[in-house]
Amino acid sequence: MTSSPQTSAFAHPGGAAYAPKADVDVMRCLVCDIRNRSLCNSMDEEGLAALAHSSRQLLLPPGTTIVEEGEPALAFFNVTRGTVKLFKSLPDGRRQITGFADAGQFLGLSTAQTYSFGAETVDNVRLCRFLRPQLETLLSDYPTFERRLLAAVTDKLAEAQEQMLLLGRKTAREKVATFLLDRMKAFHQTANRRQEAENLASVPMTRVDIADYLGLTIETVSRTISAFRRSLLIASAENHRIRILSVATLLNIASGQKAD
Amino acid sequence: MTSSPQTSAFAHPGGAAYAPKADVDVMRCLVCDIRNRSLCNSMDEEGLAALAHSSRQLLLPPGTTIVEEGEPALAFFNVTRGTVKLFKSLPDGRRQITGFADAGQFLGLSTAQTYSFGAETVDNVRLCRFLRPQLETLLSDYPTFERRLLAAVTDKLAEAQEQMLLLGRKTAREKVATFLLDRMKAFHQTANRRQEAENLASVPMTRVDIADYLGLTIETVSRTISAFRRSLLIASAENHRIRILSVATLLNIASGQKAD
DNA sequence: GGGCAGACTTGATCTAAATCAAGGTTGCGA
DNA sequence: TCGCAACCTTGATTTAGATCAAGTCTGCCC
Repeated sequence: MTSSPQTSAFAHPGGAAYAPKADVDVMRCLVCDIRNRSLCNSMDEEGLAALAHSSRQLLLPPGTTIVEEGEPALAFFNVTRGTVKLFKSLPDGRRQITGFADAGQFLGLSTAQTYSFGAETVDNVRLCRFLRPQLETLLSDYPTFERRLLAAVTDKLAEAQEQMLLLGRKTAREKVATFLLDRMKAFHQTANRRQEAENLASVPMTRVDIADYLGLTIETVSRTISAFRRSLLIASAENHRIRILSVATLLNIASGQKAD
Repeated sequence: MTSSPQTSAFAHPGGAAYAPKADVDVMRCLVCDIRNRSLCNSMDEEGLAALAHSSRQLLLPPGTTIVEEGEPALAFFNVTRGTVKLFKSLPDGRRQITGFADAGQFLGLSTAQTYSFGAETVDNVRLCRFLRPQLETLLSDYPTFERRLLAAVTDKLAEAQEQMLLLGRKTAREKVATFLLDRMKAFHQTANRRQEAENLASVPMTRVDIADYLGLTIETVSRTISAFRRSLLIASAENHRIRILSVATLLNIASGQKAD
């Protein structure tokens, strides 16, 4: 159910995971390759310098804890590469993954003193960390940034509602079809060259993670994916990817149509 | 599954549901009895006048459609009395209620052109309606209001994550226990006299609504509530209320402890 | 105050997905 | 290149909750 032998994002404040030189760092946001797919696209040049100044860049290996359920909510993060999983747990270990944050997505927003969720890297992740006071200064100094964040949180809420529909009312088959299409969309938005992403879904997470995301067991996820493969709706591809052979059929299944 | 023979919140723009006199309306927000439990507590006197000017008050009977899935997102609402249900549906009619908005809660925020969810009154509801351009003006003119809205949406997102944990990983028993405790908390926050709300949960919605909220069937909800009643964990009370006889036990059940 | 519609409860049976139980695959480190 | 650990797949069986099927309760309109 869990697997983090790694360090936390806070473990070594001066450690090697951090970008080493502050002066190089002033340019970081200006030259960031995924800037325009993130919150940061609300910033002008001056704002980008302020962003770079307010944040530190972290490079984290798979299985690293970024945020721990119940710990003080000290920071806000922007994912710039890789995939992060967000989750909540019950005392006996049952876990629900509430979302995956791919490059361009933020995480760690909280109005409470402590985080109500955990976050852990799925693969190799690069992210920008903003400490809370610094984030608050940014919000006050750059109204367009605050407005953009409001829009981003509103979008996350709509996504969460969609996921509630999935968890509460969809069948295993419908859940897995929805997941694969969502991962295709995520890869499409994240991939540098659009061409190569065509009909490919990026699935860097394990079956355990997928099951905990969809409210299923790993066996049911595995069986359902196998069934889709047998029906030639999908095929395996390299690098933890899945090729969607029939988007239309999968869309029908995902939206609850009988069709298959 | 559905039940709205009533008018929509947009049906009669000049109709009787609206507060009749504009000059009385200038004071509306200033004298609002639940102001301090809502977004509006971020406003000074001048701001409250602007709020009153930017919004219209609506009084709606049970079963009225406030927002329709897929319709243009023209307005934002603040509930000031009663309970509203928010939901998403699948083409075949399966429905997931994503939340109940009680007095003091907002609804209708959307970055898309259309609403991705529906909203309908559960009982007699009073709400303030802000058209989109007016809301945007308010956000720009009153930074504290915008900051407060950001905090409110962030809280809604945390709530949604909690509900995903419930939908994906809790048993029927745990779901119903969680629901009853949440309704007790909601009533406690909404009730005028705190005393009378002690250990009472307000449950104005039908079994169908509860089932669609918890990802269960009405039969399972009914059986589970009956079982709690038989175990003397709860008892019926007047006015669609339920008295919680053992908060501690229900808390244990809700959080996944074996205890009962 | 009788009847009826909508909401709720309870019981019997069924089934989708969970659980239990073996293997099979893959990739990495010695 | 061998061995092992983590991950994944497939099959058999069980079960929590769904579905099917009657009732019962409540309040409201005539």
